[in-house]
Amino acid sequence: MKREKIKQILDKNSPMDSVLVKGWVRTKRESKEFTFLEINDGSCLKNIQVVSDHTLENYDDIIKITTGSAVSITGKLVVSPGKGQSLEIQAENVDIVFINPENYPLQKKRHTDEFLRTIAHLRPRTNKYGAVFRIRSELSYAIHQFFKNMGFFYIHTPIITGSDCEGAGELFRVTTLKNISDEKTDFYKDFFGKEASLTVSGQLSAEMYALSLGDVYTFGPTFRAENSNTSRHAAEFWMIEPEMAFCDIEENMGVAEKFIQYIIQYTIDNCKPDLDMFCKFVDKELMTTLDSVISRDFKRLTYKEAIDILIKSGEKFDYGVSFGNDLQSEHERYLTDIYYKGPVIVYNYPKTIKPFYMRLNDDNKTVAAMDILVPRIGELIGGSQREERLDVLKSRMQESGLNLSDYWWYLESRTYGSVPHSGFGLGFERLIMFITGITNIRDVISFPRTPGNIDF
RNA sequence: UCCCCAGUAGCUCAGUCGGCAGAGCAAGUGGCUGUUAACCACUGGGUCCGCGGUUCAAGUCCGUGCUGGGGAGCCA
Repeated sequence: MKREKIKQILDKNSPMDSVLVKGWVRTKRESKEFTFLEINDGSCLKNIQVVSDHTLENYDDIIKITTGSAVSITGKLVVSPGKGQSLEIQAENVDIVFINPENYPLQKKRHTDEFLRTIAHLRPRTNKYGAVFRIRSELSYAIHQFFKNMGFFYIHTPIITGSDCEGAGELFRVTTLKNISDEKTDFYKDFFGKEASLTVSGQLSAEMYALSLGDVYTFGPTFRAENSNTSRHAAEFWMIEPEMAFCDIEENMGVAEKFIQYIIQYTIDNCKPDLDMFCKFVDKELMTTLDSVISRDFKRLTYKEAIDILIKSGEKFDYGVSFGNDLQSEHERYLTDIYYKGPVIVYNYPKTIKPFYMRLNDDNKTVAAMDILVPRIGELIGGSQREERLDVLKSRMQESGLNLSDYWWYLESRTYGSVPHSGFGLGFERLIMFITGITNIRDVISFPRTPGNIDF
């Protein structure tokens, strides 16, 4: 007999003469005459109830089944006479695949996220984490679908890179050398013949492909060796980076906005049961927040306008507000959570606080940068129109103290066939946090890597 | 890296003024019931995070380290 996934059985919602289900026991309720098992196979949030009568030949073994044990069940799928479920399986055969010992850490009760983080290898067996990682998978698919529909091409950019300092943070060094001193290492002896590290962004590579295939995107792991200890930062995370030729900052903001709205709509349409769980148990305001994102245009304002709003707000901020300083977390939160109560796009930042590749505006003071800020999370997207003018780019790099010869290939893209182009980076985990209401990035990635934490 | 808070049974936590180590849940045993985080009774279960100090006496006070959480910075 062919095994059925519980999701398929519940989706069909009609009795069957015989079914085969395999999964893990979430809970058991026993009596003298029969025993109820709730089976979960990971295919969906819901369990299926299995009723085993005491007449089954191995009933003595069935009553010894523990939480988390694995079973293979055949029986009739019937309309349930009890309340709480429409269908249940009347077991004809309960094959015990694995009996869990009684010290199984996951109990039939709520555990804290902090405790579950210490057993990251077992936490996907819980309702909440099962739901997170099913949604994470669906979102990945939705992202490819969005770009495919828009005519983008999916580019795989290198994980190991020799481009130092892309302006995005500290790098993890990649080496095969046994002994490395901090300063004067002979990198010419190393595997690549020069210093190498894990990528902090695929952007520079993606730009090269945008300038040939038109519209492209990357979706892959990214590494930052920052000693960040916050609920929003991980040393290894996944980033989505679209890059578009013949595209200015306005169109860039438009794509980013459409992207976020598409993904949220997709989640609502395709992940309802899992999403409902987050609305009910994680964030009661979640649906309201998500609705506010898909039902109206994102508020767009320049950095200057944002500063003016903050100054006029009369709020007492810990950090002063003035043109030329970057927006602090408390400022972003004021704009998204209090002033606009929704996503905000801030653009045209002072050039002094943004990296070299962002296009210099005519005022010579600001660059065509844009950040999308969302409630609770803060910065979800950072992007810009790229500097396509060779001379301006060179002088910006010099101002930043970069060695131009290291970027010879990047500069050649502005020597040959250079056109206006734009792109942005979106933190996948932050997107999942935003959509699920989960407040710690460590809980939306399978095995989180943070400073001092590389277990699992 | 900086600031704040916490660490007591498998889990969540209480522990008063420094004076015998506690509860709920989980687990084990028995009972009961078409049960729904089932229910009822009984039983077992402790390096009070580590190290050092003060004291007749430290889970409790002091110092220090480690781990976790919240916030900040860096950013996505």
